[in-house]
Amino acid sequence: MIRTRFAPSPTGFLHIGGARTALFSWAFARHHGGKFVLRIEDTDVARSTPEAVQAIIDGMNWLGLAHDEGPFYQMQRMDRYKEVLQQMLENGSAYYCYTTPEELEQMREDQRAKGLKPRYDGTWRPEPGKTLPTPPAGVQPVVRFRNLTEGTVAWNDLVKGRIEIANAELDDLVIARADMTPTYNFCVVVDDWDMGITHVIRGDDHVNNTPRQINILKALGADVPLYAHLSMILGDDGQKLSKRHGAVSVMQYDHDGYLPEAVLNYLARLGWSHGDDEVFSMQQFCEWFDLDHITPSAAQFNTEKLNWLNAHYLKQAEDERLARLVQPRLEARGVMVTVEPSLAAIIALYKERVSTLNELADAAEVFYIDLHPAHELVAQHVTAEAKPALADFLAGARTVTWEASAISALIKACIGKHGLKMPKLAMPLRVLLTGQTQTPSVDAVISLFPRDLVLKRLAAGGIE
RNA sequence: GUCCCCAUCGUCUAGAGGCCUAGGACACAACCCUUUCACGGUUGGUACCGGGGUUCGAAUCCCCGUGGGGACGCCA
Repeated sequence: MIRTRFAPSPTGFLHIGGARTALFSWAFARHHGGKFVLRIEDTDVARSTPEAVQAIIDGMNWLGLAHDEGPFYQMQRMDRYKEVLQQMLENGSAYYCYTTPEELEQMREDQRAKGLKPRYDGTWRPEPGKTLPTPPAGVQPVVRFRNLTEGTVAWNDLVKGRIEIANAELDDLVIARADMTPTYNFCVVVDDWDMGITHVIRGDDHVNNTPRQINILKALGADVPLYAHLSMILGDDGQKLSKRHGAVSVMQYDHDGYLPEAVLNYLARLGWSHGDDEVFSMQQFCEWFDLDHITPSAAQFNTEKLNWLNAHYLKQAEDERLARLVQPRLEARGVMVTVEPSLAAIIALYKERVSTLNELADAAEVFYIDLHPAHELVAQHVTAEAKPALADFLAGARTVTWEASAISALIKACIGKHGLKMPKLAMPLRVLLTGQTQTPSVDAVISLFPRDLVLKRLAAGGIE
């Protein structure tokens, strides 16, 4: 049974990189009929918040990435960590270290100055025949893992291929702080072990933790899972995404008018491919997804392509569903949506030409507000030449059958009578009725309005 | 500084020695459609980081450069 996990630390929102990691872990479990576990890594008490936990869950819900087990909270597993810690202390794979943070800081500084890799010097590490220093009074020790000093740790990374690191590169990492709370690398190991995780799919930034985790796993006699390290997602400008640079919550995409299926499809294609396929459902994705076709190199986020995908999914979406998504956006702007004109009907006409829900809201808004077309536009299009034709149109509009084809016939009759070209009448109608010069075909737009509103807006424009 | 990773059009990518005078998608340009603007359709331009090998043959394998990124915490 394949078991994957998504293990965010609740120190902020779920951003696009985390979302992709979650998506791939989820899809991999789905593909193999396995389980997808959600684990909250909240051992950094100072930075973890319940709000962040909720934000992450909200993000995953919006995307529809449902977990099969969890959420498990590491803070609730302290007893288990302490139990394992005790075993390691007893069997000699871990030891107490009395070096203070200040001494460590000094040590690192000296090593850096000499051009060496900063690392713990092993003062308190027990060795056969070695006499350990006397523990200083008043110093609470930390617990360190007694790492291997010779040989290499290697694993066959499912994305990057074989990675091999000399044990000499690894120092004895702290696995429990002075207050005996366990640290990240230790909790992860115990959790992955206890939770039976078979495939660890995570960000590239964890590659360096992997050899340490493998060594601890081995010291524990646990099975080592398979690892797949996903490369990072860069911002639109090629820069690294961070809180202060471009990284935004996936919920921001909701706010900006993107459909979750568009974001999901976009993310799926970022770093993974299936031949020339670009547009596919999550069901299709889960059928196709495997770890074979993941790119090892970093990918730059491209909003243009996301926009294109979103436009595509907008066209596919049901009008009623889109209306339900657009209505609150209009209401948030203080626009009251009424039964007439029908929001779903407006959306049906406009969804072909926009790329976000917010643009759909922009288009729909003019149907509901108290419209005041810009004076320049009115002056430009409602010309002396057009006015007689507009007056005829207004007269005809009182009785014409209220449907696009009849309205179209009326418009044609008006321009025919006055010897005008289509735009000469269509443009002022657009301006007077929507305040815009770019709309779908004018007859279709007019048929969306209740007749009274058209008469009213034309009259307000001085047409009589 | 040390260790690790990465490198095909502007961007996402196909490509696992001959099918590649390098394919698709976004973006871009032109044309068509449309008596508005979009949508849609057609066409087009643009890429294998550099240098050495290996091989009959390399975008694909190896080495060295170069460039980019990551990690070196009692953070996760």
